[in-house]
Amino acid sequence: MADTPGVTEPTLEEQIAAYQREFQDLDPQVEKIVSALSRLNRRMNVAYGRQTAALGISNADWEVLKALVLSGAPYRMGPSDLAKRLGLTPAAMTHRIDRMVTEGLVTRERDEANRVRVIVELTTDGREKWLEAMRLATVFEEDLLQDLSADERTALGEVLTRLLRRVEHAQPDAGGRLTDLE
Amino acid sequence: MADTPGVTEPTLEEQIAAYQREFQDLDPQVEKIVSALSRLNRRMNVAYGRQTAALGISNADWEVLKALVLSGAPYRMGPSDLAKRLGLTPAAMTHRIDRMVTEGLVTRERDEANRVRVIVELTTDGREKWLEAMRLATVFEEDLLQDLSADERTALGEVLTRLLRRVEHAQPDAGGRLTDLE
DNA sequence: GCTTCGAACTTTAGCTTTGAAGTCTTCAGA
DNA sequence: TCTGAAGACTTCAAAGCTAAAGTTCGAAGC
Repeated sequence: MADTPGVTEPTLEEQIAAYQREFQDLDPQVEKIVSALSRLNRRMNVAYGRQTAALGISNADWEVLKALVLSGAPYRMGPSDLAKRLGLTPAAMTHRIDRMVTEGLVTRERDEANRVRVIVELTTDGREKWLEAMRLATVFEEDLLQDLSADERTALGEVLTRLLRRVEHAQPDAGGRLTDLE
Repeated sequence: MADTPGVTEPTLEEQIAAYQREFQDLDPQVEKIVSALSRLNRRMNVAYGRQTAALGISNADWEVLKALVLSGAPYRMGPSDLAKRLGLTPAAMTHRIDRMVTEGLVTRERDEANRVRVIVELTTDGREKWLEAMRLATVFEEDLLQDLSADERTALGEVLTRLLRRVEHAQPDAGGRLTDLE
């Protein structure tokens, strides 16, 4: 339904024209970058969602698998660490883990060394699902970037990380303006 | 909580190193672009959310206001058109409109010409909230891009729209590979 | 004119997430 | 040892979403 064929989304150009009509003080160059970033990200997430769904797991499951795998062997984390890593509340993490345990993607057990803690561990099946998802994702990503030369890819990566650093190392003040922290 | 100070998110470089450790067939250059895109978008959404919250409206409200304003005067749309435009189900739209009517951002009335239809119309207050949000957003966006020269901005906009066109005009096949439609 | 179909919206049930309250475990101090 | 406090997780209630069923209105066919 989010991708029903008949949906009439304006093109990027039409949207920017509408912005300029309704809001005079707009830099179309800036708006083009921001809108394209946002749309691109949305489309990519739809694509990832389709791929993980084909593997029988949800996008939510995929996020958890990713965090566990990237934590490195033996692929164990506590629920609160996972929650912080994914930007969820501990309560949501509890429910997600419930689901994933019944799906056989992870196991949950008490830490006998400190019985307040819980250990969530990736199962072999969970790890294989992640690898499978990664294979699909890399094919998609390579296709997405296929029209870009090696130089263009380098430049794009450099510019994006520069922007990222600017957002990560700065905090907007009350007016929304970014101010450097260091 | 999603932006608690003590959260230990790995840097982009650390994350890519972890990917390579766990998944050999990975092009770090591609991963860098994709990960940076995703992170950048997430950070920007957090920033927009903070700004709209400061105006007393939710991010969901903002999306609806945006769709109505961009539709042009007299700023009217039907619930199903709004739902399609935002990628929601009609049911979700019904509830959102309920909320926004009580907040005074829009009005809802039956179309007397065709009583099956409903007309959602932006109020003056709703339009002003959107303008205020746009002012904050443009300040943030200009600050975000301040380190980029005019040439760099042009190049970035061009590359992003090229990628966007590739995702929008192509559909992944069963294996996730993008194939051109025309 | 009556009936049936379809379109547009609303309602209902179920799921996921959040915020707040509750439970259990550990640790430090009396 | 006992008590209090803090930490880690779970439970509960409420909000927002989806899918599916229900309602209402309009239009086409008999």
